[in-house]
Amino acid sequence: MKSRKLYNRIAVLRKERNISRKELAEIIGVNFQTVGYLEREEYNPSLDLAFKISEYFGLPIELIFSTEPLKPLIEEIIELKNKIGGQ
Amino acid sequence: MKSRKLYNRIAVLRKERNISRKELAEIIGVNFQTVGYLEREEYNPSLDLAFKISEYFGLPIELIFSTEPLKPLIEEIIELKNKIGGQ
DNA sequence: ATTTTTTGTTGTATATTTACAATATTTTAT
DNA sequence: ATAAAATATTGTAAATATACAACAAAAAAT
Repeated sequence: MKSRKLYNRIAVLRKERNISRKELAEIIGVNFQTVGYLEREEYNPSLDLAFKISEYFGLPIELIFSTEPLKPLIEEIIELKNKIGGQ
Repeated sequence: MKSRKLYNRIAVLRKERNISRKELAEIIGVNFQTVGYLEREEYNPSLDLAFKISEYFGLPIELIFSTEPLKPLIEEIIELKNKIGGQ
């Protein structure tokens, strides 16, 4: 099965926590270059690795990974604010 | 990275929809034997395949796949009923 | 009861993910 | 400005996921 390219927010989430790829890599138990590949979306993680990343960030997989290109978080926030504010 | 064994509810969910492995396989675009391997938990799906399965069932990945052995759905229901009923 | 469909099993081949190393480039700290 | 740390790039090797085939066993349908 030709795998679709998946998108992710690993780089941004990692930046927000102020940790390096090396540190994240150690936590989730992979080589630090593997984190690089994932952030550059050069390949998709295994489901197990996706779970580890999801566990570390404390976020559901769907919020980190997506089959659709991901909008910047700031835009998501604005959209949500508009939705709520409009009540 | 040695991948952890993951657990899933594909077989039960598929039974509930009354479709065969062959049919599910066609829908998600894999060989029907691959569905067999997944149901028997002989290997983990790729993240992309997990997304496809999640899309077909209309359920989040976390409800289908887990790093912990999964309880039968019926038990989950009982636990939820107890939680709510106890209010 | 027998045919058909579904599922399980085993084996081999290919594709994708991950590890690892070496070096270049960029960013950050001093 | 220079040193140190972080990231990018490239290539090779290993592990895991997927495809596919052939056949056995079990379940469902007739």
